[in-house]
Amino acid sequence: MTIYLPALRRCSLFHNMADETILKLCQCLGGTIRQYPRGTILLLAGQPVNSAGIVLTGQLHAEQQTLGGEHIIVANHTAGSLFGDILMSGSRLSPVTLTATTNLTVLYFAMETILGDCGQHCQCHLQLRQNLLVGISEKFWAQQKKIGYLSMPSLRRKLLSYLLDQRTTDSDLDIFLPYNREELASYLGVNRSALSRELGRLQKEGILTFHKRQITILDLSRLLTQLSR
Amino acid sequence: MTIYLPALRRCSLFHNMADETILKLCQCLGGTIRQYPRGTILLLAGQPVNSAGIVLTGQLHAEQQTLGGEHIIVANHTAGSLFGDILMSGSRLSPVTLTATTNLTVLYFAMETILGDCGQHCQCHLQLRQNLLVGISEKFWAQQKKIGYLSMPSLRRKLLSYLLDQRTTDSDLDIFLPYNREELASYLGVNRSALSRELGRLQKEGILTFHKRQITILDLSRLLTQLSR
DNA sequence: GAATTGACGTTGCTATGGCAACATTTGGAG
DNA sequence: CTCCAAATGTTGCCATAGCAACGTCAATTC
Repeated sequence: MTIYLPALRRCSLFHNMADETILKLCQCLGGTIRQYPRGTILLLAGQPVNSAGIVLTGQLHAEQQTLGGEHIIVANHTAGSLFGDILMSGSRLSPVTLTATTNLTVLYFAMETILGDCGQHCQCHLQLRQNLLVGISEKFWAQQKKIGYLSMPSLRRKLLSYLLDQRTTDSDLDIFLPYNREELASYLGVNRSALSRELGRLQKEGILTFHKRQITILDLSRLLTQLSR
Repeated sequence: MTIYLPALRRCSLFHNMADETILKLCQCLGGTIRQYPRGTILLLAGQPVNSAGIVLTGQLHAEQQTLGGEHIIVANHTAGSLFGDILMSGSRLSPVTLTATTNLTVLYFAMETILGDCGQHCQCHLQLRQNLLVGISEKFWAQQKKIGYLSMPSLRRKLLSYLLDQRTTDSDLDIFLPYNREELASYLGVNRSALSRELGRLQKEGILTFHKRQITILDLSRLLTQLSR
């Protein structure tokens, strides 16, 4: 288990915990490790879920099938990601299919052991549950932000409000996008070429400059004006 | 406390629990009741949160201020609603402002008492935490659905995919909307009159009929075609 | 170095849908 | 019943943005 510490340290569940605590908890929770070759389906949409998993090595994604038959990727999990925590809907049937996009190692915990008493009254168990809740809350508010962008009435506003949120601080003017154009367009629910066009316009107007994924805001006050009117 | 049982029974936290269990838990968790006149701000965005609340009587809403300065309503809570459960983001600062839209009675629980051991190893405490998680998950997937609608490329598809989800069963063809036109348009992120126009077109094409909030699907297969192409 | 591929920018065409302004309906209030 | 206000339907105008098609650039392969 010690080999996987780097991944475990990154997991939201173990946020702010000492290495020994993490290892002790893994034991206490009775986690089981599984490995899957690339392409394996870990869980099919519509199946019940009773455990959460932490990605130790590799990558997986959660995708949902729309009524139209397309697949939308709800989440992408890399080393340290917790998944399955919010798959327990009321009926306990998963809305998404989980697929390994690379060879994959996963550590599973039964949800009940996280939520239940371990009988030892350990402080760390409380912390664990708080971390669980904080982690889920963050997923929720990340989604809420996305809804904010999607609800904007124009492409320009979608883009600008997204860019503002991507700054690391309020005074930061440089942004490095985590997506390429295609992915960004898809995230914002707009057409790729229309997105490129809008970026070009913003540059021509002197509001920002960009090169590939690197974007620099030139005129923050004018940018903000665009959003409020 | 017994007066409030009807509201408590409806709360996701106490789903599938007997009345005595609910009352016992309320005591065990050390809940405190507060009352507020209409218009009171219960929590200002940016403030830390350490407790969750259940609406006993009245109504409140959570609203978020956008960068542009507008307010968007994130949630609306009526009797039995649990709120504050997902306000614990990483920094523990609330992204939303909570305001009483009517006179209001609320039962608060410290989050720690829900997550921590009560020292009695009661089975109901485990159930409580599971209910908490299920409740939050449901909020997440409700949001996910909204994202699905907003991501659709046309007003028609936004509307139709929403309508399909509103059916109570897969074979049900009658829908009673929970929103008026204005609210529905806002929810779907489109213009009200454009929404009305699209509804009119769908009716003219014989795909559905409607009268106010009552909508009836006439040609389900053709409706589905519209979504897939 | 030629060729291939993938990411990104550019542009003309056109449908979609936002907007505004007005018409119609409905459900109370008096 | 009459009047009023709120909700909803209707329509013309036009900007926005989707779409397709193509051009450019850089990296990689052979």
